Order: sequence, then structure tokens, then C-alpha cells
Amino acid sequence: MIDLEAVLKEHGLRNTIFRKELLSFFYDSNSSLTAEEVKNMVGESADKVTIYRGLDAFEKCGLIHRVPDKSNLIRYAICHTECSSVKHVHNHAHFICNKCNETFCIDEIEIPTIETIKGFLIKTSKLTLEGECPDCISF
Amino acid sequence: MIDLEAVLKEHGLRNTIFRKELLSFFYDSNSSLTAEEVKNMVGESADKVTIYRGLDAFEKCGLIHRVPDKSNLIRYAICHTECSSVKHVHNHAHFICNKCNETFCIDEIEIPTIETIKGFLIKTSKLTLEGECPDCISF
DNA sequence: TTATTAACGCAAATTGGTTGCAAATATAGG
DNA sequence: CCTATATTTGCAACCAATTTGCGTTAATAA
Repeated sequence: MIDLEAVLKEHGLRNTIFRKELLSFFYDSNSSLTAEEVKNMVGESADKVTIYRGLDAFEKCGLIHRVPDKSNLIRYAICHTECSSVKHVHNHAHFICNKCNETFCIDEIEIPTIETIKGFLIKTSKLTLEGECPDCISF
Repeated sequence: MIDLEAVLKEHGLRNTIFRKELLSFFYDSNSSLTAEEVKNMVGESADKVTIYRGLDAFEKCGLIHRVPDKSNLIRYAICHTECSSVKHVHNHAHFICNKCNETFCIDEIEIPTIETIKGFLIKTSKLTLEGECPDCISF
């Protein structure tokens, strides 16, 4: 079990009921969450603005990171690497399920290093796979 | 020179002044366009709804395809391969410039084929590079 | 030349997200 | 334990991007 209060404290955040709950959602999720999905999980117990600001705060302090989303929503997943408010370090691929539209972080594969392209200066490369996730593949 | 009227006809679209102009914008662009960018190009001569519907129509019939966008806008580029209303076939990488925020289609490089990931069924993979484009790199 | 259907334009609605501000509350310092 | 301070919250209002409804116009086929 993860000590949610300690994690919040370490990242300079206050230990409120909602923030603890929000953090637990990310630890419990095997994929990622949008503000709307969080809203559905908390019901009426938190305003949408509180959710958006919670997500912003978590991202800024390096607890969660943005992942690609099928419908151009802002979607977040927990940071497994040691990210901080100073820098996010992510070097993993993402997988989008075409059935449930969820986005998964994939640590198992290498992001291919791309040679140069004439005229362009390449700084980063992102790999996004699509198909069917374990939960949807069976049907 | 491309016969815009013929292209529209071949794709089952009507030959209106606006649609011809819209199509020419895509042929003339070396990168990609959002609805807002099109709006700036046409000025008051076309309603924004007309633009959105034109883009939808072009995408549906295989003339343009969606490309990733820095700010989660809906952004399109011309289809070079033979796409149709039945199927879009794209197998190229995209490059997003962190200075001008434009998105370019990159035909020069191979999209790496990704092996399997346990539990996932991979159907497509998308590679998005970021950095500086030829127009911005000089500064 | 006329009927049919696609395309257009305006207004209004919707979706996803943000801002301002005042009230509530967590934590540090005494 | 008590108070000061900064963070977090909730409400209302706002905003940008995109979509929908609907009546009108215009392109094409017969």
C-alpha cells in the first residue's frame, strides 16, 4: 500500500480528502484518466473546477503526466519514473484502445531513435500504438 | 497544376467556389491546416460552419487526413496516398514544430514495426517527432 | 428546365476547460 | 493549543473550439 499522505507531502501538496482520493485513483488505474472520468468516480463530492485544479497541481509537481487521447481530451497517467516540478522524464510508448478508447503507458518497448530528416531538428519522438487492449481483446 | 474541379468531382463533391479554394489551400500548404487557419485565409468570404463542414467532407471522402496538433486542435493535411471514403491509408510520421506549432507529414522515414506487447493487439503505430522545422530552425 | 440533393449561412447549443473571487481548511510557527 | 499564512475549494461566469438545426441557395443529373 502506498502512503498517499506522504506522497502528497513530498510533492509539496496539502493533504486533503479530495487530493488523497484523486491520487489513489491514479495509483489504482492501470491506464489513465480524464477529468470527466474522475468526475464520474467522485460523483457530487467534488466540483469540476476542483478536479481540473487537482489535475493541474499533480501535473505541475510531477505526480502525473499527460498522455495522448483518442478524442483530444486532456488525459493523465501516473508517473512511474521520478518526475518533479522541475522536470518530467518520460520515455515510454503509449497504447490507445480503439474499443474502450483508454490510453495505456507501455514500458516494455524501446522508443525508436529517429535519424535526421533533412531540414528538421529533431528533439523528441513519441510512439503511439493503437489496437485492442487486454480488457477488450477477448470480445 | 492540379485540376481542382476534377479532384472534387472524382471524390463525389460539388464544385463550389469555396470548396475549390479550400482544396487549393491544402495543395499549396507544405504542412497542415486547422479550421482557424483556414478562416484567416478566407476572411469573411466563408462562414466558420462552412469551413468545418468542408473539412469534414474532405476528410470523409479521403482528400485530407487528421494529423496530430500541439494544442489539441483538429488539424488536417492533404492525403498523398490514394485514400477514399472507404479507407484512409497513411503510414508516415509526423513532425510538430515547437516554435511555430505547425505539423508536417514526413514521408522520408519508416515507421518502425512494433513487435507484440503482452496482452495487447497492435493494429497501427504512429510516430510523432518534435523539434524545430526548416522555417524556424534558422533563428 | 426542373427536380433532387449537396452546400451554405445564420443562430443557437454543446463540450471541454479556465478565471475571478470569496469562503473554508491544512499546516507551520509561536 | 492558537493563530497566521498559504493552499484548496466551490460557485458563477466565462471562453474557445466545434457541432447541430433549419431554412435558403445553388450545383448537377435527368
